[in-house]
Amino acid sequence: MKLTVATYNINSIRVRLPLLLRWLEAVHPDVVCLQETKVQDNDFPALELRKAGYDMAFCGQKSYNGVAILSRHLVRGARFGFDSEPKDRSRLITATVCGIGIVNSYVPQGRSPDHEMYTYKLAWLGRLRKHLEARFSPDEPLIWLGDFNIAPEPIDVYDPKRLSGHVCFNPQVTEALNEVKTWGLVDVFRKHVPDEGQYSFYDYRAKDGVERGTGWRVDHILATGTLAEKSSRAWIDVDLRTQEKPSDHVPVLATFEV
DNA sequence: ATGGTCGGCAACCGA
Repeated sequence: MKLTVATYNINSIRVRLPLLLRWLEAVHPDVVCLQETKVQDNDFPALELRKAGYDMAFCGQKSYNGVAILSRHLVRGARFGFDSEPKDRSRLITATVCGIGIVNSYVPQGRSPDHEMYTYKLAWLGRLRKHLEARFSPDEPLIWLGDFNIAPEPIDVYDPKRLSGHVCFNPQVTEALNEVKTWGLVDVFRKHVPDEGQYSFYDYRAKDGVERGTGWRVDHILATGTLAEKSSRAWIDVDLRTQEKPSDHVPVLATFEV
């Protein structure tokens, strides 16, 4: 069976529900992990998404953050956040779909290198590794995906010299990501697409960002080794940038033959 | 180095 999995920072599911529904209809992804839904659970558009054929798990809060897993197959055993405090329930969902572990995360951005949120970001990644260690084995099929707020390599940003030291692009944050990856995860997108200039995010504040190519690859799909071996394709759906009212992010997708 | 644009939500905060 072919399974298409996507991660998409939707930046308000309220504003972009019509766009999301059109995209689901057109692309038919099996599993979609959303970040920055920016709605409390009472306001999550569960009925509309169920009508579109998706089971789901979601956890939001007022104004900020908010994550969701949509799936054409049942979402089983969804858990929100870490076990330890602060749980960050609206940044992390752990569930199972078709016997595959799904970990959807909206990693803290970090604000600035001297801000406490940056320390929090680095610690958050350490906690995520513990989270994986406690629940899964690298021998099992697992996908970790989401908005990581990390561009791991120079080819993942438009100007590595200028951006070096940014909270989303520096050796420390790359190392923190590698500490999670060495548990047993492979970057499924990079496995299939070695090219530079493959970006999932353009800052709204950068004028004509898409035309000027001022992008970042901060949204990721990683998988444990045996599952990564079964991945057949990965891509960034740049078409969503040309739609009306696009998010500052676009979806990253991968297909698995499971 | 700074500022730029969005979304949420009603003044600025976060990205």
